[in-house]
Amino acid sequence: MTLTREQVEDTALGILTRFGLADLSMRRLARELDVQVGALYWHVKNKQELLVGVAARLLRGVEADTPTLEGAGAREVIAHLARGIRTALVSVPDSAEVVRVAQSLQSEALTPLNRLRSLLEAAGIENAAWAQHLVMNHVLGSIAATQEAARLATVDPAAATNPLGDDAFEWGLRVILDGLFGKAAPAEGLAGGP
Amino acid sequence: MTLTREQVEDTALGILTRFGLADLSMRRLARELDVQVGALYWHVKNKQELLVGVAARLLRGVEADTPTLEGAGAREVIAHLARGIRTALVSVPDSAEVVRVAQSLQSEALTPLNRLRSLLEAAGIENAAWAQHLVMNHVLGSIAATQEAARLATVDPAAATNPLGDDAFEWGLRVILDGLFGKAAPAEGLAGGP
DNA sequence: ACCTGAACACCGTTCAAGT
DNA sequence: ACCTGAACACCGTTCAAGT
Repeated sequence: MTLTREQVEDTALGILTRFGLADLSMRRLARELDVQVGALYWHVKNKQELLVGVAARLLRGVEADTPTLEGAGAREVIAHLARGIRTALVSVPDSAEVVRVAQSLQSEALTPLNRLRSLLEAAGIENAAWAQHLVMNHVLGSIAATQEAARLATVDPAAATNPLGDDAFEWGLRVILDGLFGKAAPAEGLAGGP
Repeated sequence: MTLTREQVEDTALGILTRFGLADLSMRRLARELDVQVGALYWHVKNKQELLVGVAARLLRGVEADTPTLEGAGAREVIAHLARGIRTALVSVPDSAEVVRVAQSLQSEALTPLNRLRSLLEAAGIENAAWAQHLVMNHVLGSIAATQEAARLATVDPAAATNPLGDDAFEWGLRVILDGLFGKAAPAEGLAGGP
């Protein structure tokens, strides 16, 4: 029963999920797999390539959850996809950073991000690549902020700052989509009225 | 002539500017200052605290460039500040990441970011803290993308992807401000008409 | 083909001991 | 008060040699 790349990536994702990116070292990974460090480099070119694989795994299944959404407008489909990406990432520590690394390393490897761009293109946005980055900067940035707040709460539960969680994400998404598609009324309430 | 914290931070900023964050290690810093590594820990608690200082230095002088802007609307002043922050960072490699670390470590330490929030508040934005993050995620995200593109161009000049530089930043800023303040017409052109 | 053993060139942080 | 010397517990990557 020899080591496979799938095992390596799965175990890496496991360490990330349980302990965060600081603990996801090649040596720790080797220990968890009961092999020597060098063995990993037969299955993976280097750590960065491994992280691209982990990012792809994190986002696996996001597309499946985003069918045609019959009857919904382009704006709704895009918002749905953005929420799907956030949901896939928010429970895994440092996942936003991992996706950012993967995105900058090979921008075409993450399928949900490509789908986001095509949706924006299909919606008539003149510069879909820029819009894709605009949306992703918000998604990843707000995930990182949420997780950072959670981390601080673990260290010092007394310092309960304003949440900066789900509501902040929805609000920002609304602002961006308003800017892209135009809006009926200025955003006053938090997220959606009664 | 003993070592000072200012010297330490200045030299750290120098290494960052010339070689990037990967080369900004405590040991490298000590070598450049002709001291032992341990000496640094007399002037600085740890590397994270040092990075907060470096981030503050990076953003020093941004406020000075943002006076009252008499006669301009709130939207213009906010856009001007966002551009000022970008200009201060875009020429220093990995500066966006350094600012992100500092921001998450002690969110009140970077004065231009506080000023951004007050401006948004004064402009009548109901949730200025969320808006501050929304704008900063765009500013820092687009800086990182610009620098990443530049880095790839250095490695492989043939792979000249679409710029993703100044124009993308201005376009995204416009979309966000449109979403926040409302807009006259949908964003069609790239950035500003004839 | 796949893995071990061992090395190379690094990290951040601490701390007794010196001046 | 400020710094050295030296250690502790790590890193990512490479590569001859084994099976």
